[in-house]
Amino acid sequence: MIRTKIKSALSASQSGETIKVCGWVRTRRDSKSGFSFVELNDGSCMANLQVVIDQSVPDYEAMIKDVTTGASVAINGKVHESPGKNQRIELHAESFHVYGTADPETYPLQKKRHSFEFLREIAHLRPRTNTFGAITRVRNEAATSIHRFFQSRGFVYIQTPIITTSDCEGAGEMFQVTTLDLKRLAQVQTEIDFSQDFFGKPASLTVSGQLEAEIFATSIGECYTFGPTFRAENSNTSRHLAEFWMVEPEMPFYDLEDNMALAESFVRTVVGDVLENCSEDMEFFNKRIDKTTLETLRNITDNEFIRISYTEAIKIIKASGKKFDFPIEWGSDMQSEHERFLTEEHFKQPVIVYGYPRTIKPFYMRCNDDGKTVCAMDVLVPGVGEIIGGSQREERYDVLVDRMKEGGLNPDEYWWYTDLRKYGTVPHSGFGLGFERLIQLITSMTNIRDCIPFPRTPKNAEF
RNA sequence: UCCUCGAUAGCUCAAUUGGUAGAGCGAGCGGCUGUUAACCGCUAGGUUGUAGGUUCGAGUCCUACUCGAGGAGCCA
Repeated sequence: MIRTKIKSALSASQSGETIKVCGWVRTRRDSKSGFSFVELNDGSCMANLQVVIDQSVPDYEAMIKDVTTGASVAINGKVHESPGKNQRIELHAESFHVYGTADPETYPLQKKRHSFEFLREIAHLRPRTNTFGAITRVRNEAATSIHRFFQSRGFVYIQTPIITTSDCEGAGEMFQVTTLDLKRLAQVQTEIDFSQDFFGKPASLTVSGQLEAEIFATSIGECYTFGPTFRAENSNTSRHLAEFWMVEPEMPFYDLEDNMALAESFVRTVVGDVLENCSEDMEFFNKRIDKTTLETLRNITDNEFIRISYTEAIKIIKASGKKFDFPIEWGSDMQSEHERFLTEEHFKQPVIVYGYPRTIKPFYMRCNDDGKTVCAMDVLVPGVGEIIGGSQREERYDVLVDRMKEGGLNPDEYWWYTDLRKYGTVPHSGFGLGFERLIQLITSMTNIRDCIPFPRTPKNAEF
């Protein structure tokens, strides 16, 4: 018999139907009058299927003791309307089979609440919990929604390299990639000769696919990357990972205005898709994780984002009269506390800040005519802070090269990047979105380590 | 990397001024029950993160280290 997923059983199966379901036992409640209730989950949805196994079912006495929390089972039975209050239907078993037992003495997941810190230590089992099942399904929906968003607008999905030899954009410390025998080199203590290394020169894991995406934006048109990126920063916060997934669209003939419009539409569309297609999981987050989750997200889908210039933002912060740990002046970068003030207290909704001072932004951002600011923009959201950083790119060859030198970079090492300005340059723009931060925003999970299946952070790469 | 806090039973936490460890949940067993965070009773389960030090005596005080959490910086 073909297996019916619990999601479709709960939504579509009718009384009298005979079906087969498979999954993992969440709990079992015995009745000494001769039957057991089993809550079965197969990951297809949040809800469990209640299965009733009567003592008349073959091998009941011998096998029911193995049907414990965590055990995997297959059950054939008939669908009945449930007399109980918490479910529409239930399954009355006619036969059942235990694939694998789960010793209750040692199985780490108990039918009680666990701390997220503890669950991180058992990342191989945490997807079997309600919370992480929901996060996984939401993450999947967000990922497919991102592809839909761009594909429906004619964007081309580009796969940029993960290993790179360009020390690009100084976006952070990079992880070195090498096949050299470090153990032996450490013993002989000689100067390292990278010409002997796999690529003939130092190589690293990418910190961004942006520069490569620009190549395709200036040839094939609107495009985007969606892949893993790596930062070897010793960051120990609830918003940083050493390995995270980034979405980076890049568009020719877009100015900063077009860029901001796309970014806003992008966030609102993906959030809207998750609300619509993961309603059961989202109800869970709203009930169990943060009671303002749905309100915050609907605020995002239903209202236009606030757009203010950096200069205006500084004025608002200074005029607020609020005490901050760090004073702010025009020209200094905004601290977390300032960004949070804007999006969480002052406007209470997403804010796009644009036109930052050139001195605090990287070389590839287009200089404005005032000579002081660049065409940069950040999207700030309540709870998470900066979720998107983007800019109109500097398309003028001379200005770009000057900016590189200003930042202490050698233009020769970026010859292919500057070539894009030398041959058929066009105005273009793009932005980067941290995928896990988007998941943080959507699920209200406070720690980003719970928004990716296997988090990599300083001193932790288990699993 | 910096600041603050923490590490005690499988999990979540207690333990006065230093006097050799308790509860709830979970688990096992028994009872009860169309149950659903089930309920009632009994039982088992601990070199108190690691390594030193002070003391007659350390979960408790001191030092170092490891790991974790919150915040900051860096950023996405």
